Amino acid sequence: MTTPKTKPSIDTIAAECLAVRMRMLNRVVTNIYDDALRPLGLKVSQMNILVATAKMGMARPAEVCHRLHLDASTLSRNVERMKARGWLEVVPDEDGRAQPFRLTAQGRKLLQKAAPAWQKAQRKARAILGDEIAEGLKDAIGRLPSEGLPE
Amino acid sequence: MTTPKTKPSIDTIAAECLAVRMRMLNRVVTNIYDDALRPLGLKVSQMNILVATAKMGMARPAEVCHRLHLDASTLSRNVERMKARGWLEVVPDEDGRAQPFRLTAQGRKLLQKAAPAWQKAQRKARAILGDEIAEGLKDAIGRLPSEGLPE
DNA sequence: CTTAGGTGATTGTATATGCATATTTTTTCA
DNA sequence: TGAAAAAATATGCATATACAATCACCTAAG
Repeated sequence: MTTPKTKPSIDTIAAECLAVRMRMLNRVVTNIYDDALRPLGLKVSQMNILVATAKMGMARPAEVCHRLHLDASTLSRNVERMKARGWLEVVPDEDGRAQPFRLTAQGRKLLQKAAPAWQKAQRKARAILGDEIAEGLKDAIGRLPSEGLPE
Repeated sequence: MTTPKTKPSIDTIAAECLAVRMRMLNRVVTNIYDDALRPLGLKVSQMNILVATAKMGMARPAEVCHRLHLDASTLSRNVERMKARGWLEVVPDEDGRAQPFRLTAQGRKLLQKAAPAWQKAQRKARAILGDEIAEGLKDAIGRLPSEGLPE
């Protein structure tokens, strides 16, 4: 029923496209968090990396990318900006290729200061998404194919 | 229960942040569609605009922005690229400020050619998101606050 | 009519994102 | 050991996104 033999019409695409829905809600939700975090000079994309880093202690870029389903080049640039702001610092590693990083004291302080703003945004987002979707998204993330496997 | 008086801990943020979930799934889903559409030289962001334009016939930028919850400056730049590729064309309007646009014949043909690739991506996305979330996202979009209202 | 606002869209600037490619370092294996 | 393959990051390039400021045009107040 969702996979008819006939080529989908433009009307069908308009009515059912999941990318339209995801991307639209992503814009709305991202803007809610960005608005709340703006007084702190922080964007939600950056906060996400700070949180992941805090959880990991010592973060290897490749592992962060894997966890967040983020391209390595994207993370590289984001970390670059966050190092420049003094929120992250690289720590030396035996493997000369690695560039593991961790929170600075300043980065950790920023994250703690951002918690109330995050909570306000989280409430607004939950009001829009509802509890069911909020949980459903978590389940969907659990179903995500592991990185690096073909097709 | 979702709004305790105490400041949320980093662990709480990491475990519950809806922006993390939305943004992660948005990256995954966007990549699925972009991969499917790549042979056509089309990105899903652009296809979304083509579809909306096709549905509207004559599209006024402000109305497209309203429907897609997209910033006017974002749309302006996207339309610019799509005009350059010959997929959209501006039509004259009495009001000298307006810049309404519509599909070109080429744009419509591209959209039709893209339908099978869209369908493949749509199946993959639905396999990850599941039917419940797919419908839930539509409901959430229905709950979105109308543009321009404060708070 | 003339100007003060308002409306619709674009431009300047910054970040986020991903693909393709390059760079550096480590591993493997012949 | 010495070169090829693999791994971890970084760079070049293009697009997407949004806020702030601007530009162009219309409209209403006088």
